[in-house]
Amino acid sequence: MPPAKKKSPSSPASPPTHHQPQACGQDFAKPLVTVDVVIFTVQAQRLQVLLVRRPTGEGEPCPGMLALPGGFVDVERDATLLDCAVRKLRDKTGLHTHHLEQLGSWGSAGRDPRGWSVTQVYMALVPAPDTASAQWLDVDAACASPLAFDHATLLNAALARLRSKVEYTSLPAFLLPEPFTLPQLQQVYEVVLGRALDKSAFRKRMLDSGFLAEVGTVDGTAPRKAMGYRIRDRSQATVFPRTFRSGES
Amino acid sequence: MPPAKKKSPSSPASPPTHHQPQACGQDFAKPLVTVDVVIFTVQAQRLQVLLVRRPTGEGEPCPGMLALPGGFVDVERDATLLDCAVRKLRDKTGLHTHHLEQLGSWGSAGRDPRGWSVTQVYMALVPAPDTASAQWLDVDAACASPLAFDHATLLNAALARLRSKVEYTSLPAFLLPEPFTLPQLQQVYEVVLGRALDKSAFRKRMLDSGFLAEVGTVDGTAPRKAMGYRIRDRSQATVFPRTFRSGES
DNA sequence: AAAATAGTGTCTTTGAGACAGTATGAC
DNA sequence: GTCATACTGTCTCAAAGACACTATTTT
Repeated sequence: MPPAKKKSPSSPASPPTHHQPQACGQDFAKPLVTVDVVIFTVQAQRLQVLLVRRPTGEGEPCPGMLALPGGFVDVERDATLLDCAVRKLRDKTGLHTHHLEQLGSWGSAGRDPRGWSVTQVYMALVPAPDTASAQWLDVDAACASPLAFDHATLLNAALARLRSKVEYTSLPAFLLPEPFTLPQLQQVYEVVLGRALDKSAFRKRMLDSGFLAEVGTVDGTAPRKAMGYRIRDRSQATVFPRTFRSGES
Repeated sequence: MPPAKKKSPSSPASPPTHHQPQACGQDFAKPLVTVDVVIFTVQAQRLQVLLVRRPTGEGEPCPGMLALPGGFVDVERDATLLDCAVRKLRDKTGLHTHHLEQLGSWGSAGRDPRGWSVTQVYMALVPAPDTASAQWLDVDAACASPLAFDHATLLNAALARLRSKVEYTSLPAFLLPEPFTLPQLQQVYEVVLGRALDKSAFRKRMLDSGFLAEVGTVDGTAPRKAMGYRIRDRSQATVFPRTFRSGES
């Protein structure tokens, strides 16, 4: 390593040799580690995101502002990052995990006034809750509001990821309670994408890819009965061979 | 720490009110935060990855084992996680960043014997270095070797991401020094994918997508001269409308 | 029967795969 | 010239888009 610059912690480096098991276990400063979850649902034909209000106690950063649900990793309780995300999701929604994927991490010296911090961001898709809670905001409204920390950046990243994946995966199915009909599923796709899709092409794609299982004619969001479907394998989304609107030309 | 369970540090929570600016700035234990970089190149028709040997000092975890280059985030030097990854890349290869993307983060109580740790993994693609360094290993060899910590998992994740993206993006172009010819580019695709591609379809895809700029006939890995190309926009990879071998059937 | 939506069929277009064929330059 | 490789063309195929059509259920 270069002479001038000191031997700062390199490679998963050793704490300086005179290691003393102290509070933090390392001699140099550690960043704060948090997990934030971007929880999406579709309700009333709108893509919505769950936000919470920051506490207003003294010393609290961004008091009273809207923020993504999340918080510090608890090294006592959380065995893994994913466990931590599942816990946050459960605490905030009471829902079980329909789809939870890691988005990425954001870390810098300035994003939290309390110090160098890094947050691991997860994206969750859940069906619309029965009780319309005031915590859900239309994504447009959420993006237009001032959010705590760099949560606007995180939300935008999640939105970009969701919209991108909706073009070529079965992800939106996780936004619906089962069983659902193909017209309902198409509507969810259209809400997320913000544009209309061709019915025939949509049905062909969904049925040919075989990720749906028939579950008997059900329901009626319409004058006519329709076939109900459930997701054959909830553990992962299906990837389609092409994106929608391949050549926008 | 909280009594029985609840109300542990919630949302980017406040440190308990009696906050005293101490070594760690928080009253509860913080995880270790590291950055690891999976650096790929193609050399001698092989996909290779850069690995380093863990130091053998006393108290060092996994002494002498092969590991991904990386290390602790230095809150004094690194303004952001990306800066930290760029620094690791520069220190290990001396190369500038041809392509550097975040893969994800892995965090758990057990992955590092020194305590709860979370690593942010980046994937870098660089052209083959002039001097064949001993640090480069064929990925097959690397996957077959025992690696430090959970680095085998991280390497496999990076490989999966790379192979997946190669199916539908221009990523492999970042593995070549400019200018390169289409046959050379095709060879890189084939090395990463591990299968042959049709020449005609390959050329159509590359040229139609328009991410290459002609730079004059050059070179000769072959008896005949070929057109040289450079990447028009190095800031991002181009996404193709379909994957290779769409229906493997 | 009318209305409204579920679901199907048929034609076109895009872009990939297969594969044969032509062009160019070293020897 | 021959040889090896760069490059092009033509046919087929898979899946998406456009859009008209039939089917089913409530009123």
